[in-house]
Amino acid sequence: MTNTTLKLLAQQLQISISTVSRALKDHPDISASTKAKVNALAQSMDYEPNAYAIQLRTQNSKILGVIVPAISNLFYDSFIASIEEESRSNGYALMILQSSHNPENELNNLKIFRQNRVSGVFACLSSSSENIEVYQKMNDRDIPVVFFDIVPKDNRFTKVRMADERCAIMAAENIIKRNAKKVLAIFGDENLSITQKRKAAFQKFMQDFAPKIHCSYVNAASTKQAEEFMKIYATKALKIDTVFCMTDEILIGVMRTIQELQLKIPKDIGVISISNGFIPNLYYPHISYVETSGHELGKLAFIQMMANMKGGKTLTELTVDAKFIAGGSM
Amino acid sequence: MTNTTLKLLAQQLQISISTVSRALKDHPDISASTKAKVNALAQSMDYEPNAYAIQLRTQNSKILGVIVPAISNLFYDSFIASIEEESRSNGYALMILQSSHNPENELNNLKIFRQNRVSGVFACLSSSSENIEVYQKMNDRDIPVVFFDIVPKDNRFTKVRMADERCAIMAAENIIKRNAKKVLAIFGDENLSITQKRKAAFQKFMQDFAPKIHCSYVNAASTKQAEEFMKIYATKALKIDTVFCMTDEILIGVMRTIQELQLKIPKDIGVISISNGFIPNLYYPHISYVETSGHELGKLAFIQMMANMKGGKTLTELTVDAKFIAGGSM
DNA sequence: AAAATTTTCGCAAACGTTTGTTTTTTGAAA
DNA sequence: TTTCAAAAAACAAACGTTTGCGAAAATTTT
Repeated sequence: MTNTTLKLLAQQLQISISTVSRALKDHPDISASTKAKVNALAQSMDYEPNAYAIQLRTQNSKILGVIVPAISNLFYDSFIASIEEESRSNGYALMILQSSHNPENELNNLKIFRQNRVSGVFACLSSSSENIEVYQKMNDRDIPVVFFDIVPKDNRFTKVRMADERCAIMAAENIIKRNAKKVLAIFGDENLSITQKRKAAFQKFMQDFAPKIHCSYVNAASTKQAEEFMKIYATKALKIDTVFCMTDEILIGVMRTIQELQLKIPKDIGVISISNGFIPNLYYPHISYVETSGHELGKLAFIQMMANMKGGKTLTELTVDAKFIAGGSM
Repeated sequence: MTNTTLKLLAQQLQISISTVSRALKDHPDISASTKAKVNALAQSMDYEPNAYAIQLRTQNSKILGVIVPAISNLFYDSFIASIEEESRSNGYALMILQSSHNPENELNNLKIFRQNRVSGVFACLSSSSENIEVYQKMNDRDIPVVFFDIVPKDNRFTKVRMADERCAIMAAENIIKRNAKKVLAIFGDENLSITQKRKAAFQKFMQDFAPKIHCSYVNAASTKQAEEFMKIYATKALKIDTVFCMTDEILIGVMRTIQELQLKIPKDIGVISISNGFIPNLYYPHISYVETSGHELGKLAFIQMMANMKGGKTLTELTVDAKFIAGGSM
């Protein structure tokens, strides 16, 4: 079946295409009676404007691109869900592509975005990617780029992220408050700036405010590794009494070990993590965590995007603040 | 900055637009030397074909639409990730919209898809939606619709889903194998066909093959409800020895209660669920589950979509088979 | 060297809109 | 009735491609 077009409507009504077009958008030049006729026919013929023709004519696509490392991720999916809502209520649709932490995919995705003339892109850097120039090129083409979560150091871009340092410090504060003696702090992939920031802030805070607490720092690249680190530090002579988990991935590994060793939370061991809350609430007692909300971040990112698209450049790095959520694990 | 177009390239090289166009797609009519020149210039001027112009001309959009109830969902996100991969490697991009279980949103999403002339749509019905006709309308416009997971009863459509009955039966089998005496089976939203199918199959199987096992059946609409049901049935006179969870949502609630009551798995209580595996593996011992893979389903859905787009209609209901994954909980 | 091919390229229309400009119609004022 | 302004509608160009068809240029055949 062929789609209804303005031309078709015009022919049926024996009027010109431009009149139909204007009638449909309630243009003052058109009389009420023709408007009524046009609308009625459009309705009955299921007229749907062709977005491609519109974009071609207006150079404005109403589509936003999103690049995430992975869609199936507890943090990113809530981020995506959030900007999807915002976008829809503002008349935009989303094109979502995953980089799978692969710079090559990232480039390909960007190309798809350019070809589809997206009006803007939200991007989360894949761990290794340092091909920032290609993003600059998008900016040059007046396609605003808003980085989120994992952002480049370069400050030519608009960035939104969690207040990573604050998150880490909040966790540290609560560890001190618990009166911990021996702490294991497990961080993520060493190459990520997010890891570096959190770790540096955490370490500094502990040294400054509780130098007597014995802290062990490790980096776990996977759940499995976290599980093993935990096994080592929870037994033997080391016997830690509190563990800090930088991500959900790590928390999951830690909790496996805790359950396996049948340690009691919070008596035998205190647990605190940085998370959006889903994983910590899976356990009993609920794990205390510093909240990083993909939802909040998404909202912020969208606001920044709109600002970028409307006015001139707003080259700022915004952060959404953290919040400590007490479970029963500390 | 203005985008590079065929016209621009043509002007620079003092040749016609059509020649440039053909050169770029390696058309045999064009000499090797001009091809070289054109490609070189296109390269240096960062030429990116305008997808909108192409679609307008060719009536073929290379975009697929996806409607899910929610993106942040352990099952759907893996489904999405899966078709995203498939799509990308086949030159398609994805437009993802969430219905949030709201029929109104669903309709709006469909409209966006029509306006963007997507080449096909993957749809998962939101619980209440019975406005199937609008999907039929898409089919009429030669936009194939592939339903997944929650599918309509109507068999004018292509559908892919988990083998729900098999899943339930497999779970039942393992419950019998465990020598359970008192079982609590918690199912999800009563209105969903998926719930009905699983429940019916489960009940029938238990009655047919183990009529002596005492089974209690309940429907929990949320994690919280599952948690409470579990609390009731695990204590009191009832004292069940095995619990079956139809979804991750339910499993989470059940596990909270189990941890709270400090029941030992599998000694005090056996647990089995239907899941994609993420949640069951969070616990120690790992929970045994019947696997429903969003990933697999995504692949299957994509294949069906391609078949639909290429050839004529393939009005079949395909299912991906289930697999029992033994954890330590039975 | 003319004729017949074959290669290579350009012309022009079309896809479905939007929008500035022009034309026609309408109705009121002169 | 004529004149004029306002209102309503039509015209036409443009957005960036693709593609059938015809034209020119290069090459081969007589």
